Amino acid sequence: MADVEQPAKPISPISNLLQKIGLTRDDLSRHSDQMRQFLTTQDAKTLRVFSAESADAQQSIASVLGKSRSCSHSSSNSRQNTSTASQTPPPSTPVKSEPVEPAISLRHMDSMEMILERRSRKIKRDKRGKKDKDRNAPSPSPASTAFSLDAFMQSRDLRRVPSLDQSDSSTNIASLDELPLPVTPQHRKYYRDYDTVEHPSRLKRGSYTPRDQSPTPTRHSSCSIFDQPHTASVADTSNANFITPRRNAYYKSPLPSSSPPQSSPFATPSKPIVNLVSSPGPMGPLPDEDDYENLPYTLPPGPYSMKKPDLSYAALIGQAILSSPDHRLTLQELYDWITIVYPYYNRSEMTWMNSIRHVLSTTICFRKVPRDRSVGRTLWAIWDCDLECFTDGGFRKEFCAEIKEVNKKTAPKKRAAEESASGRKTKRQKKGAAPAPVEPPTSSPVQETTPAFSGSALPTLVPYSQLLPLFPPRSSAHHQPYYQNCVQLPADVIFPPLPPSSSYARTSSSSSAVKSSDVAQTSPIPPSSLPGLSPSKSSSSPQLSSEDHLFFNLDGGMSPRIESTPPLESGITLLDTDRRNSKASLPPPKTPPKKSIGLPPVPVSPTLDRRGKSKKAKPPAKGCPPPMLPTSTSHRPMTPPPRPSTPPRRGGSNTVQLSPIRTPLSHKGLHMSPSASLAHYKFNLDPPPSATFHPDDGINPAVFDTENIRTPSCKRGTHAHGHHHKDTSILFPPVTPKKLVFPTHSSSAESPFRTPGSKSIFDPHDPGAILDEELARLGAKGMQESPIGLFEGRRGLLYESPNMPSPGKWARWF
DNA sequence: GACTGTTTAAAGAACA
DNA sequence: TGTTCTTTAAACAGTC
Repeated sequence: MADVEQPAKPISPISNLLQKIGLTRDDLSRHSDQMRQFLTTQDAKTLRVFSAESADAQQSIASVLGKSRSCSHSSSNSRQNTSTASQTPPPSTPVKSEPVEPAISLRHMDSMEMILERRSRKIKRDKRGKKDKDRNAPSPSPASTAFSLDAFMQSRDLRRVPSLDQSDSSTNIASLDELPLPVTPQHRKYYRDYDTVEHPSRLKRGSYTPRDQSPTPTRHSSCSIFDQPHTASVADTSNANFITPRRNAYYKSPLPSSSPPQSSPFATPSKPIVNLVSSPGPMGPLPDEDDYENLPYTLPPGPYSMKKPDLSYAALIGQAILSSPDHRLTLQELYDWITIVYPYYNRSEMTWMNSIRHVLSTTICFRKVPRDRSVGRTLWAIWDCDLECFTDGGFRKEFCAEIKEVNKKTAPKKRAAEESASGRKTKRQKKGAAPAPVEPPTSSPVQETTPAFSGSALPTLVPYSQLLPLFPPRSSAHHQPYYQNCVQLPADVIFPPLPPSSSYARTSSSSSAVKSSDVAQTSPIPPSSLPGLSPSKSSSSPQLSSEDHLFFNLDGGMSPRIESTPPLESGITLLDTDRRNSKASLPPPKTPPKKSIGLPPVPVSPTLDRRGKSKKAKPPAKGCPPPMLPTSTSHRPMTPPPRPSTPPRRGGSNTVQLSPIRTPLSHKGLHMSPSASLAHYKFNLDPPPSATFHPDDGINPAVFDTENIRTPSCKRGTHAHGHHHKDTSILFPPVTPKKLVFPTHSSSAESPFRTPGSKSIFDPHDPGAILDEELARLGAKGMQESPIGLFEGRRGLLYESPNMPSPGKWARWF
């Protein structure tokens, strides 16, 4: 009979669950109500101690209600649920239409009992934690420890943990309870290594930014209740610190569990285990303010929302990188920054990291700055010329210098399209959100309210937290929440797009100016960047925006710590000029002036040396002037000189810059989409790279090739000269550059690779190189004909092959 | 073995 | 509906 009925009714998953659970709908509603109440009451408390408890509770609730909610499905979903859970008390209708998974049944969590138990456990845990804290140091700052990345992360995780745990909750939780302390010896793996390895300058991660957090988060936490969960969590973090269930997870387990864990807590028990192991540990010495400075990047103030940022990975990366004075960070640092600022991203998850890597390698704007291995991994940089791409804290490919050029060359038409496109993008993001964006004021620098970040800011960051309060967290289905955030503060508003001409020009000019001058040195502020931007934006955006959001200065610095933010008020005008001027002074406001001050352009930082120096080489990028690399930045001891600054673009419009650094694909493709080739074509329709290759461009194919070729490139890059070379090469007329190139390269002496005699290096390219040379010769003779023709031919090849036809060919050439 | 970096492929969302 | 872009997965190679 029952069977019959079931069929009749579509048996909703919920029903199933209920049946399994032995509950009726009524019960469910009742429970949900209770839960709600519970939560409600809790919220109040929660704010204080929201930490894990609330999270768990929420989750549990969520689990109960949503039960299956398909946690297993998408990690993101689960997360969101969790995060949102608090906010979104299950509607009276428990119903989750969602497909309940049978498996879920596992979760007997539903009963309030479970919840209560958890709660009690947590309470216990908290107590323990408190004790610990007491022991350590309650004070926030001291908490620094807490703040150490680890701690920070942990705390964050904790929040999340529950989600994971939930499933297994029982086990996990238990473990958690016990967690407390145990430390895992290894936890750090990751960080550690690189901590140690990396620059000394950068202190260890352990120390990580306690400050940041402390200041920001903590403060905010109190301040901003908004996000409660999130923020709270952050704040709590301090509290929670003690536990680091995840630590291990992050560091270690990431791989395996990564995705699953989140998504399905249940599913991967392994994770939980990890948690058990976890050890809070960390923490090395607490970082003091000094440490802050040491950090390679600045963190935006403010509570960080757990919500998924509305930003694309490229945008996130851009923010992170720009938050560093040098505008360059290592992958690890990127991860750190992202995980801190956008807690949504967990270290334990591999997916987003993979995506980050993917974006880095595929996106032109992200330039690779190779370093000595000994020194550390490569740095990922954003050159000044590409700052526009990150203006609003978002990411717009169109503004990528290379792309621009290409577009210009290719088709003015397209340009329009692009522009429109840009519009599109924005819309896209906003789309959901708010329409309103404001516009950009392009022109005038208005005031900048935004000041918030005064100075240096990056692109807008984290608006969320604050926003949240305003907006109900409810995220729509899955990720959308961020939209809201964004919406509210349209990036545009915050960072008004620079007027193409003006801003960009400014930037460049400024940058150049700056660069040369000292800007770079100045601390954080990277010269270039967006100073212009911010100002403008600010102008456009009323203070309001500023208030709410944190801004990043393109310069790279994040807004100055907390302080700055609020204070900035309108006063802050970020005019470029101002900034610059101020640069010296401005930034400082921030807190301790970092080393930036280091003005000495060449602060030789060992690190630098390490980095590139040795090899350095980097590359000069083609077009953009090396970004400013800032040179010295405080934290990172960058050595300006070494910076591989990119050779200034050839004249400007030149062709696409190829950054030696870039991956071949990216360069060629310019766009990096996986289907790069396709994408290129899409964009360009025509032959993508062609432009690059054209002699007209002045780019030497040879150079080009070399650049493409990674290895060689490095070397080249190494020498600053190399850059020059490029330039020169670039300058070179269409004629067969190659020859020129080689010589220019310099110096044989300098670049081993290049030495004519040795050309060995070329070998890789040999075939091509040889041909090139010959061609060059020919070209010399009748360059017009042959060279071009040849090039053409190449082009053809290139075009053909880029991806599609024969990669092989392509490869050959490069 | 872990992490990094590159590349490819595919799915989904947004936009014209 | 087609295009474009973003995101996610995965494989592979290189380095430590």
